[in-house]
Amino acid sequence: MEKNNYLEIYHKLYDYYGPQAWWPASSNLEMLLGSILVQRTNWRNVEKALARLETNVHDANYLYQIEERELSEKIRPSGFYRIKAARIKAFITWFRNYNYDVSVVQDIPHNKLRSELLSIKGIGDETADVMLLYAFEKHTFIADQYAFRIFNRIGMGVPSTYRGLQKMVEKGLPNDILLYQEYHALLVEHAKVHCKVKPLCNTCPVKSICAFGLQKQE
DNA sequence: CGCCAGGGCCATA
DNA sequence: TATGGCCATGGC
Repeated sequence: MEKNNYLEIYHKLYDYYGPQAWWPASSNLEMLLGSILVQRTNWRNVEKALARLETNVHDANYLYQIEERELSEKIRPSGFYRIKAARIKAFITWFRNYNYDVSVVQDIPHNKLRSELLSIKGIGDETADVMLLYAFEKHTFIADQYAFRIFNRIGMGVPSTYRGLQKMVEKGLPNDILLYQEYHALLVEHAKVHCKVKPLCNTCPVKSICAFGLQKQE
């Protein structure tokens, strides 16, 4: 297993699943909204919530003006809807400082921007990194629960904390933002298709690098 | 019916 | 640092 490294795993996943072309959204604002709505929630429910907002998913001023209570009703299908409405409000209030202009936010240095995002109530490590990676074009590895699950099953020495795993993986990757974007998307896809809580190792396409999968082969 | 889904906050030890 | 309760809808 020493031969395993995070770049090699990336290529294994890419070779099988192909380019994912994430994030699924038709505007930066829709992407940013989605990153909050998807917290601990199936993407299918997020789509329902986004659909109920109609074209207003692209309208930051609408989100700033709407009553939080009304917003919560619109995003109800995504679950945790009262909390998420508050989080969207908090984010929009912050975004307003930059005139809702993604290109302006992109000019903020990575570390400073990450700190600003984390200071918003309801935006933690993962949501901040998703925003950084898919809207603000910063190189960052998203060490979500899927990454922990997949790497653990592969049999790698996985750090116990989010930041620990993030730094570990980033050490092995080239400075290529498209690769970072694809990697997260590929891990999600792999988790959904084969590396679920109840694993489907008998049909797993990357079982050649997965110790858990090999063990489960009868 | 129970399990699961692309977290984060808060209180607690 | 790390664990537990809480937030909630919807598909299977």
